[in-house]
Amino acid sequence: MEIRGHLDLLLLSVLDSTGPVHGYAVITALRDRSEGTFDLPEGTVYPALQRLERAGLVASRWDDTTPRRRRVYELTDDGHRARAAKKREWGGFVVGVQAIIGPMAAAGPA
Amino acid sequence: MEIRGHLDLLLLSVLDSTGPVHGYAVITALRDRSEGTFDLPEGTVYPALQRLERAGLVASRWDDTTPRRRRVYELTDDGHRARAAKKREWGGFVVGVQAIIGPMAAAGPA
DNA sequence: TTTCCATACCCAGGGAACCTAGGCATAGAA
DNA sequence: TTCTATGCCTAGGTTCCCTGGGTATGGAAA
Repeated sequence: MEIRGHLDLLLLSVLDSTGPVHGYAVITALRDRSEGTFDLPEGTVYPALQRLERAGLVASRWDDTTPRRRRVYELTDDGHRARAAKKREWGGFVVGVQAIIGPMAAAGPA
Repeated sequence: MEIRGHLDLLLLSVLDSTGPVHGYAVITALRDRSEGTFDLPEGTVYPALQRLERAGLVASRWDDTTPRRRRVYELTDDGHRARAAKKREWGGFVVGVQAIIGPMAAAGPA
């Protein structure tokens, strides 16, 4: 499933709802919550998290308390604000697309 | 407003609902129907229409009956099928995103 | 004990998409 | 006559996301 342009919102949303979490868990959360719709390769998610960190929306640190060494990410204050802003933007985007493509077909009767 | 990955669906939808139409009119239709949300530069739309034509989803011809020479686009049979498929895909995409980001805030009371 | 899978991190490079920033030309209004 | 809206186009850059690797450990299975 294509993500183009909305990956940041998804990542920020996961980090917002889970709190501090490592990258691999973000991938599984995305897959589980979307029931398989968003099964993203690591080569997508790790660089994206780094990009968000460079942008100051996310902060990371190593967690050495677990058996396996992990890098743990969490939202910064800017990240929280960016998530909220991108969510509103998403709402407008959906409205715009629906206006162009027309309503989705209703689910058929049982 | 970002379009990433969903431009084809928008273009195919406009062509589907208008029938044969020239590129500039596609741009204005997109802007008007979305109430300004999708105000796309020509440098986005013209190359995209060409790409759709190369993909066989759209056919074009010159229309010399109007005072100004125009290139008119319309959907092929494959284009109609692609539009329907992409619309279904869009539905799944929205469901997936909503599952991750949570419900949108309700509009406030009047 | 060895083998395999899931976990967990990373990077280089490629391809595609979209936009910027132009160029060219005509019709009609001011 | 000059300006704006219409109408077409392209080259090139940027950014994004993915492919296809590499490295390593923990735990289960054989």
